[in-house]
Parts: sequence; C-alpha cells; structure tokens
Amino acid sequence: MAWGGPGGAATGPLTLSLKHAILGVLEASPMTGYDLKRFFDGSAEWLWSAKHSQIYPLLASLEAEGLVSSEEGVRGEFQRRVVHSLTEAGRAELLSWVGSVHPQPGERDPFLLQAVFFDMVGDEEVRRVLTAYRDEQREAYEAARAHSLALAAGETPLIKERLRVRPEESGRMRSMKARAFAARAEVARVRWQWAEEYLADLTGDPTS
Amino acid sequence: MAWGGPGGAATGPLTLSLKHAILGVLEASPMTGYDLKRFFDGSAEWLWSAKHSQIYPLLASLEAEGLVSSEEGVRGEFQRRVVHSLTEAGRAELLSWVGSVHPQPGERDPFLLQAVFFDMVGDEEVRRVLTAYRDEQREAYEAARAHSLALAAGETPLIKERLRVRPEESGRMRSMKARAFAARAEVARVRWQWAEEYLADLTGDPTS
DNA sequence: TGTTACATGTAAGCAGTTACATGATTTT
DNA sequence: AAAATCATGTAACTGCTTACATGTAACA
Repeated sequence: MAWGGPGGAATGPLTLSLKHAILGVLEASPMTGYDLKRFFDGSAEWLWSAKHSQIYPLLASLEAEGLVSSEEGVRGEFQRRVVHSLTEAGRAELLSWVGSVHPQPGERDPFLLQAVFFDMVGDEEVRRVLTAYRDEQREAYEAARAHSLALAAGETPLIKERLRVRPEESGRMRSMKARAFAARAEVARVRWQWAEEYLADLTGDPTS
Repeated sequence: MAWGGPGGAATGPLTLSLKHAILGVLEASPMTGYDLKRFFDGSAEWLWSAKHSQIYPLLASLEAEGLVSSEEGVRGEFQRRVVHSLTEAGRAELLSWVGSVHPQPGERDPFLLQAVFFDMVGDEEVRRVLTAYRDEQREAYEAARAHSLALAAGETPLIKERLRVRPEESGRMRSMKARAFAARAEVARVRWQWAEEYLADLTGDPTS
C-alpha cells in the first residue's frame, strides 16, 4: 500500500466522498476553489456539494498529500487566485477509488422517518406533507432526467471540456455519465409515484 | 412558540432526525438507552440509527428540554438502569414534527458519485463494482419488503405493543407503517434493476 | 469459570453548515 | 456610485463515529 504521507495512519473506513468529488472534477479541468463551488452549486445540485469553507481547507490538505498541485495567479491586477490541477498521484488515487467496491453507509432518509409515524396524525396533515414531498420528488425527477439527457447529448460545459481532451471515448463517456443521473431520476420517480399512490388511497378511502 | 428551555436559541433550520426518532420509539413504549440502541440495530437497520455514545447524551438533553422523563431503577440487585418515557410535551413536539412539511436536505449518494466517473476505468472494474452494488440493493429490497409485510401483518414487537395500547387504530397504523418500508423497498428495487440493466448492456456490448 | 448480554457514560476526531471576515473586479 | 460577482480564507457549532472506560447479570 505504501501510505507514507505525513499526517497519520488512515486506519478507519472513512467515506471521503468530497475528496474524490474534487479530484474527479479537477480531472476534467484545472480550477480554482471558487470554480469548484460554482460547479457543485450548478447542474441542479450535482451529485455532491460543499460550502467554500469546506473546499478551501480540503484543497490545501490535498496539496499537502500531493494529489493536487496549486499555482498562484492573478485576476485583473491585484486579485489573487489559486488554480488547482490534478497530479499523477491524484489521478491514480481517483482511478483506484472509482474502480473498487466501497461499503455503502446505511441509508438515512429523514422523510421516511417522518412517514413511519404518519399514523399518529390526521389524514389532513398526512396529505399536506405527502403533497409537498410528491412535488419535490417530481421536480427532482425532472431535473435529473434533463441533466441525464444533456450528458447523453454531450451538452454540459464539463463534458465538452473532457471531450475536447479525449474525443475518442465520446460514446462511452457520455452514456456512462448519463446513466448515473438516470439512476437518480429513477429513484426520484418511484418516490414521486409512491407518494401519488399514497395520496390516492387516502382521499379514496377516508380514515379507513 | 414558547421556547423557554435553558441552553440556547434554536435558530437554525436543523434536521433533528435522531431526536424525533427517539421520541417516536418512546411513544410506543418507555425504554432504556440500551433498549433504544437495540431497536435501532434490529429490524435490519431501521429508518434511523445511532451509536449509544450519541443516544445517552441526547436522552439527557431531551430530559432537560422536558420532552422525556427519566426514572432510575435497577436490574438484579445492583445494576443501574434508567427508563425513559415520553412526556406530554414530548408527544406534542413529536406530533407537530410529524405533521409539518420539512425541507429535504439534498441527496448525497456516494455510489452515484463513484458511478459518474465509471468512464475513467475499464469495463472489468465497472462490472465488479456494479455487481456488488446490485447484490447489496437486492438484499436491501428483500429486507425492506419483508419488514413491510411484517408490519402490515402486525407482527413486529413494537407494533404489537402499540396495538395493545391502541387496538382501535389497527388497520390504519399497520398500513401506514408498512407503506414507509414499502417506499424504501421500491427505491432499493429500482437501484437493483438499474444496476442489472447496466451490467447487461456492458456484457452485451463490450467497450462499445 | 468464562463468555455473552446488559447497562451507562466520556473523549477525541471527522464531515458538514453557518457565521465571521476581507477585499478586488465587473456590471449596471 | 452601487450592486453583483469573483476570490480566499477562519471560527464556532452540530451530528455522527470511533475509541476509551467501567461494571453487573445471566448463561453455558
């Protein structure tokens, strides 16, 4: 394994998702911390996101680990900006993470926790909460579906950048990236339809 | 609102899921911290879970808020055990939480983050990771489905306890609790089938 | 007699959010 | 001239996990 970096043992089974989210985005193109933040916020809340207050310190520690390199520059005359790029070691770490099986942390859905106690309140309240949930999931479905189609068509900024660098893998890249968002869309769709059915049964069969 | 408890402002939009998970379980029956821990661990990783190191301090703060009352007792001759019950204020807080709409925190699925980078590695690695995911989701589906059916039949320990206290609501309670786990099962099912389809396309159409 | 289950806590650390803090550049 | 955007950080706090710490009671 050769884990000779300074700063400790790396013993526990951490998740480290943000770390790899950043490495993965930087793989497409070098960026500043601010660019990363904007990317996470755009694309209808991407697959991972973080506040800048978490991104900047993490970028510093990734540089200390040798996974990214940082180059100071300026914007205009005086404004400092630091552009971060993936190093070879960073690329290796990313590929190793993507290619291995990781244990999934058990799902924790606050809404389902709420739903399991629905019997304690009246049908009216349940209907209100379910309606809001259904609308939310329908919107999530539409956003994920739209993004999936955009990726399949190669129409997002980041995929354009990657296609510029590696045009030979176009089809595989686009379909694989699209599939990730298709999964998210399918999940939102079943949740939306579950809520719809629930609502139909409530109104059709008042208080049972 | 009358938020006069000692210890601070309660300003931010927190999630507070564990708090309400505990209140909800205590609503069915008074319990010790150890009982709560076992309940969370059982039922195939319930809808929420926590380590005892989080439960005990939280129970203390819930008591300070007046939402639960605690009674010291013994097991055998010398072993201390503290039984926690829901107070009227706790029940009111729970019902208010269950009956209102709460903003869902944006989904963060580490697996989808991994999947969006699948194009960076070879088909063989993708197949390995997808296979593990498919098996995991299939098992999650089966566990949630089984639990949903058990709830519908009124066969779980906690629902038996609740039915003993409130037999008049039997049908509504069982079907609503079953529906929550049915939602979880449906989500696991679409994930499992998504992975299955992905795998089929990979083997059928090598490297595209 | 040894192992498992019961039972309750504290301490240290990681991941993430909110708030604090500052300043340059571009657009309106 | 004012507002929005670009840009980078630190501090404090919440939620959760891992590790530390201790002891009783039941069971094989």
